[in-house]
Amino acid sequence: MLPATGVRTPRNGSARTRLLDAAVALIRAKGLTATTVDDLCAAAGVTKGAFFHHFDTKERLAVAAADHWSETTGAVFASAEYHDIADPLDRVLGYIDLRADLIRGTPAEFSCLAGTMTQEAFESSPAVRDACAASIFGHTATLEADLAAAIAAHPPAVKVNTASLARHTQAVLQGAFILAKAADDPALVLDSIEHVRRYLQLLFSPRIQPPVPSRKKRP
Amino acid sequence: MLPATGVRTPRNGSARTRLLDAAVALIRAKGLTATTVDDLCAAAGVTKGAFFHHFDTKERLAVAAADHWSETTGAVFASAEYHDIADPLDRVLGYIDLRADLIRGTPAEFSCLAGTMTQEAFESSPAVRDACAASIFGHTATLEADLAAAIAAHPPAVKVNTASLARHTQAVLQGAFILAKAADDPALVLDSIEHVRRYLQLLFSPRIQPPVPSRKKRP
DNA sequence: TGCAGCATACCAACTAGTTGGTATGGTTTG
DNA sequence: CAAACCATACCAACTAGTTGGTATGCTGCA
Repeated sequence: MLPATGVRTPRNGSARTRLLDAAVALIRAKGLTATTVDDLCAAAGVTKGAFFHHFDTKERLAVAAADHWSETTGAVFASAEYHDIADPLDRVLGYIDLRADLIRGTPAEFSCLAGTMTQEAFESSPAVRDACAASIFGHTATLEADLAAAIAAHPPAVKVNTASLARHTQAVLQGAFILAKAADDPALVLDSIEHVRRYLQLLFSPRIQPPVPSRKKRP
Repeated sequence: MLPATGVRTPRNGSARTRLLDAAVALIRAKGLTATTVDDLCAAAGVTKGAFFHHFDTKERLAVAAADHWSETTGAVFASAEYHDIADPLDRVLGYIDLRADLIRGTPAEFSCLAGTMTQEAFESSPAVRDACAASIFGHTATLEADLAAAIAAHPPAVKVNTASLARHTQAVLQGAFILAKAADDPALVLDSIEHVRRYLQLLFSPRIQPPVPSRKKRP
């Protein structure tokens, strides 16, 4: 926990924050187990003493990194423009298009920390797994309101569960990240995003709408 | 390849095969880096001497495990009954239903070795990543013939790429595995399988779409 | 006799975590 | 007010245990 008073570190950018940022970058690239405490300290420019001052164990850092990830990514989506779109289905599609826009650089740069850590932690570390689950399902929850409104505004022919549909969009992204990593080709993510976008369109209406103009096909 | 003659089997199968089976089980549960050579030897009931007799390095074992995984899972799908279905779209849906049938037990038991290893290997070990890619995309290739035939037999309203669609089905599965691991709930995989099944139906059978209440506009 | 198929014993490097200590700035007390 | 006290933030060096990998020897065949 950070101190409640205005007391901050003498250095610019606290060691804690730098360690968390380093953790996000390294774990996304190498995985949790392969990322050593020494790696993290070197990347953050701190010593092991500082590391264990802020985090009792490496596992605690991983949990904190997942929470850090939830906060930083949550802020990105919370302030995104797609929320301003009038039609709820268009808002959902706007979210999908935003996800496509965010696919830039290498897989280590656009993939999901929580998804990556889940694979390694789900049997070995319940605390890390729960933090990853909170990150993933906390994000799906932010989609449910728009999806429910879309269902109300454009009733699908088949009954669909809002939460299940929200989770499916995340499953598609997580899986697409894996395929992109395997093929070393970010374009595979865009392919799957296009498929899930089409699914939503087919589900909610028989007409096929083109993507919003601002979206670029290839980076 | 296994030796053709003179195989002495102290227990079930040779040391090499037992190591590969142990690798599949342990890596799916804990990940590649967290699975130590000692872990593998203990699970397979062999010593380190046997391990390094069969595999020069741990990385070589990982590659061999990915190949082993491709062979064993490939055999399951190659001999599956859905190939006998007459209509190509029904064959594809039969494959989807088979994937749902295979979701039994814990995530470590039904998830994909290649998908799990890809996350850890894509930046640290090109050899392992390539073996994982061969496993994943080798499997998608087995779907393409049926998908192409389905496209021919039931032309979709929109143009879809066969390979891209095949990859998307795998992305959905890989991502659903992650969500199932995070929530510790195999049912989430079935949810996403249902969504991708519905996507295929909507994509290939736009005509059987029930009438939509208002603003019906067909392209 | 040779050799594949193992086992035992071992090691150098690395791992997470510990120890004792320093610098700094706020709070309490004489 | 200032000296004593104390909590936070950080550092360098260390350690106990683990890691992937090696060196060497045994054993049952062909």
